[in-house]
Amino acid sequence: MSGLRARQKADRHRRIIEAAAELFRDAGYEGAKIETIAAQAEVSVGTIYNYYQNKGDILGAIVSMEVNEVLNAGHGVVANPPANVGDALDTLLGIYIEHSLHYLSKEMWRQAMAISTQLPDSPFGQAYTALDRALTEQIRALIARLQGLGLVRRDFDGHALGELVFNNMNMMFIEFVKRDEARIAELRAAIRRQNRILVAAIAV
Amino acid sequence: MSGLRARQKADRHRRIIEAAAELFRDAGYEGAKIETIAAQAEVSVGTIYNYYQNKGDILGAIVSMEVNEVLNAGHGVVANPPANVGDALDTLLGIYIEHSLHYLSKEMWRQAMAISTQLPDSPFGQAYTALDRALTEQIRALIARLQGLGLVRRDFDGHALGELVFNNMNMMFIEFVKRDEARIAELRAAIRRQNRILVAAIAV
DNA sequence: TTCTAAAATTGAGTCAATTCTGTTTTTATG
DNA sequence: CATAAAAACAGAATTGACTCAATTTTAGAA
Repeated sequence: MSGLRARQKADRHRRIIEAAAELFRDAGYEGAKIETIAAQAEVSVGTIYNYYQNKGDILGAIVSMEVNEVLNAGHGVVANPPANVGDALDTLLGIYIEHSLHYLSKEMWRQAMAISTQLPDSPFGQAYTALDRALTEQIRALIARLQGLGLVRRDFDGHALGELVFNNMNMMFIEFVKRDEARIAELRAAIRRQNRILVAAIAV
Repeated sequence: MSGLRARQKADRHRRIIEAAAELFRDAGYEGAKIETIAAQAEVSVGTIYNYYQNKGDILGAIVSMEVNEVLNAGHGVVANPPANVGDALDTLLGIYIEHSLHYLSKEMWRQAMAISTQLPDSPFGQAYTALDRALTEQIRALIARLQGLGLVRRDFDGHALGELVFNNMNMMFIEFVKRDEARIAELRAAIRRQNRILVAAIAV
């Protein structure tokens, strides 16, 4: 049950994603027609819909790869954070932000975010929510680590704090991708400035 | 230049919005066909597109009304805030949240938010961003007022703080509208819990 | 090898948003 | 009152995502 058929399946998945990624970049998400993706991937339109429920799910697969790489990179910081609360947060969030435009253009992010709110119960909508949660958990893990190292007061609600930090960063990131002319350096500076307030409250 | 034509224009605008609001509620945003809205408003499809650039802009007009009411209600709190930082924030954000589902269903909010990220430069996209900014400004105004009353330390960055509070609330609200079963009371409680961290830092 | 059921593929067809073009209504002017 | 220009309207045509019934391919049994 897992010879030729499975191989072909994996191969078609790959071809569809590669074709879509290229076309999304070149023509934009809206500009990339399913028909064109199908032609470039050498499958039919129907087959694409056999693999993905809708156009958004194709983009979703690309976004997932990106965010999973980011989560992976974040692990390192949590394991071995800078010995200063402000720097530790800045380093972790910096990884998220700097990595974000590696595979995805701002337009692709806008579409991905839009779809995840529009169709929260679609496969991609759920996956996107799970990714957000994973990022939040990683920030919480960092805070817990800092508490363990005695850098953050232990009497603070780490759960709520992690959510607060993530929510703020995420909202800032949304505004960032909405404006094509917005720069990464400014985004990071603004977030640092906001986090300074929190750091003042929670640092030992 | 402003007799019959202007009157008819205003009347058609009103009819389109009324028809759309009713249909969005009854059939959902996706379920409401432009053709049906046109029929109910007694105009043609072409006319609707003469008044609004796309379906999203019709929803946008409804969202704007809602948020403007909320901003208005918020004025009162800023002018005369509870004499306690936590309560003051909770009261203002509470108004935003409690009011939010008055005219708009969660599905309509999801669509509105999605469109505003998807098409940030469309009329609605820009209007939505402006509304977000207005809410942020109102929160900042409240913080400034509390600083004036000596309830919040004056050495805190009120600008960044207002943004932080808004961003967090907004993100929580987005998650709230994404889950149909989420309850307003829980949303408010979660936000209070997060703001408690900030209040601890900034209250005199 | 041959056969059959299950799985997968195909592409023409459907549906709804948006665009386009010709027609009608309104306004302003002589 | 005409009337020409401008503005607004109507609805048929276009477009592109998604569906579905018919066909093809694969896996495994005989």
